[in-house]
Amino acid sequence: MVTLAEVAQHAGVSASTVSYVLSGKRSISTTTRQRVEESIRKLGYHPNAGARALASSRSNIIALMIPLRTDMYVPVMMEIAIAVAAGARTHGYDILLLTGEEGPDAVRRVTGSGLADAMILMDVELDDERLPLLRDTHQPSVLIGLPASTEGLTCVDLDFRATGALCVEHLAQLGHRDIAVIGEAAAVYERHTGFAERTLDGLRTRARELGLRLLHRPCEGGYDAMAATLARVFDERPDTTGFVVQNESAVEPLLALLRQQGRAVPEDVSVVAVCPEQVATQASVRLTSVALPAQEMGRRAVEQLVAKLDGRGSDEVVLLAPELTVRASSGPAPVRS
Amino acid sequence: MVTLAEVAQHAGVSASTVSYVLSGKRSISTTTRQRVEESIRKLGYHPNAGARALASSRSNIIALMIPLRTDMYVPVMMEIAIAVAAGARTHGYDILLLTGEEGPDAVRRVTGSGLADAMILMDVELDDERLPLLRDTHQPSVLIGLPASTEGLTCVDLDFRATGALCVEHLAQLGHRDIAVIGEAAAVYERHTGFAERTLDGLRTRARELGLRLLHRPCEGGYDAMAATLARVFDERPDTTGFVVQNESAVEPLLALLRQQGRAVPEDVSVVAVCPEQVATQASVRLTSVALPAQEMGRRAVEQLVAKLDGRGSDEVVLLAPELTVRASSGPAPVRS
DNA sequence: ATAGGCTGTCGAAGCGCTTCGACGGCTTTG
DNA sequence: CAAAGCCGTCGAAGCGCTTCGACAGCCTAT
Repeated sequence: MVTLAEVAQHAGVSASTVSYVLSGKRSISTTTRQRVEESIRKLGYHPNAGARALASSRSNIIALMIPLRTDMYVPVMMEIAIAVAAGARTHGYDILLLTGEEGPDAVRRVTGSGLADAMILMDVELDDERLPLLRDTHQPSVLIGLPASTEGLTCVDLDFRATGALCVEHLAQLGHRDIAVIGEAAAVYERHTGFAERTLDGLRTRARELGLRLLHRPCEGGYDAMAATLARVFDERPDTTGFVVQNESAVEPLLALLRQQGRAVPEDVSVVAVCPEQVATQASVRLTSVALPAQEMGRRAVEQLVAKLDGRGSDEVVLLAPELTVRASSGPAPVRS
Repeated sequence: MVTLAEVAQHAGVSASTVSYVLSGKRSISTTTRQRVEESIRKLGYHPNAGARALASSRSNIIALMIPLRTDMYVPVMMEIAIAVAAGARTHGYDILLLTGEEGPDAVRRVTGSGLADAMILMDVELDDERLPLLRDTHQPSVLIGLPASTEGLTCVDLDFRATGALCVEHLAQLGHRDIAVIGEAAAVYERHTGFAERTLDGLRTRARELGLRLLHRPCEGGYDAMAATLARVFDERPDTTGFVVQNESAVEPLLALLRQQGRAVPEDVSVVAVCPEQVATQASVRLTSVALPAQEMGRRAVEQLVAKLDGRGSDEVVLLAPELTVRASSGPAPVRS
């Protein structure tokens, strides 16, 4: 293992000079710098991460806590995680992957040990038990998702309330009066995951304002669950012509079932989904949808965090504006017979 | 930040004693141990990761390199990653998340800086450019996936060759003679990803042995691509009655298209998939499938790696035996008219 | 009774880096 | 032309931990 001292010797300078070449914290003459850089390259030197962390009390690592649960759409999580990792690298940080399993203890461990300089938390619940810890320890952190109180916290999320409103508006404009919402699995609501509740709130509020009738049903996803849910929906509201689907694993089953029942999309029934672009474009009917900007969220989270670590930036809630893309699954409401 | 020295003082012992209590590397009297543990708890002490890494030259971190690409089924990757993270924690390791983006440089960086003690590589290509580095640096590592040469490497993977064979056997037993294979996206083959080629090899070899006709077609997934592929298949081989699908995002489109064409599953056509259990059980037809044991693979990879780090264990290729579960999508071949 | 071997504890030496203060040599300024 | 400043470099201290050798006290075997 090559050390700083060896590089210094090879370049004929002192260790501190090499360190300053590396960090740029003091000016170094061009000739010296070049000589040092040359030596670094020749010897294949890589600074030891542990020593660096010890001396500088900064690890250049960001901890990312991902949910362990799989009752939510996993690809989105993955996409965020990858965006976070890639974004972090561009700022010189690495990502430490923590699963939700350890819960609040992970926060304590990471904070206490100086393993990471900061954290990003995904899948935040409205009243998340990790939040008090973050507030108390003043651990720099960013949440992806919105808890009940954002006091003293930095959050990044899609504006799900606006998303809900947008979906309703779109269907209302097309003349739909009875709308069914196929929600996430019941467990997601019980856990008080913010995004699910906020979407629902947006949907309901806007529906009320526009005088639409809205029926919300949680759904586990998969064919059997969707079939049962759909039956209940048409049972309760036979005039339903608009669907808003939030659970990605219910999208395809819904389309198949509607087809099977002889209800054409979008002639008889319109479907609007909240899902990643890929799902919307690869479904059996190209879906009118509000995209989940996973990459954008990951990127923004890192940016906020890095700003914080650099002393810039502040506690702030970043809500990304939803964008609805009209595709083939929504159209004018059928004329009532 | 509480330090070892403070704990030592609080407990009335020397720093080294505290250290030995923590590591268990020397025997400590029960009374002393308890006193120290008490102090640790009272002061809320967490060992500093950097200092520990520096002094011991072990970081207790395992680097996990995940693919950046999204042309493969992401949930499987995620599941493996989570299993790796959880498994690592039970052995006292944390996971550093690296994206494939950096390529071989990431290996150099991590090895050189002592950031991680070992690596796990996912999505290994047959002739992966990271492999020479791993071999040369003697970086303890485990691959998830199988490269062309496993010389001096430890690998964990599903036995895809056996998987292919198993699918063919199942269909053969049911009397199918003409089998179409819906493969991964063409890019996956071009990249020479081992699992895709090995599955295909298993399929072909066994088909030849059993005297079946096999037609292989890559497929991007999604409805349009699948429709095109399916048309070509029936065009070339009108008597096709058995399908093996390896691309998860082609499964549902295939089922929908078959239905649409009036071909009943499993009465007219049988479908066998290679996919996660969840996909198989949630599809519109419960799928006969060979499961991708993501969790098992993640767990085994960590176990192999930890064994290596502990000086036990050796270079070894662990191939998990495939298991075919018969569900509703496969049945006896229709009688030829 | 004594040599030898355990057991439990301590002190000190680093691990490889960052960073602070110091300092020699130059350039600028009144 | 002296005082004042800046630039580039160095030496040394120290970050918090692990680990090695030392050693005091005690137990066992001769």
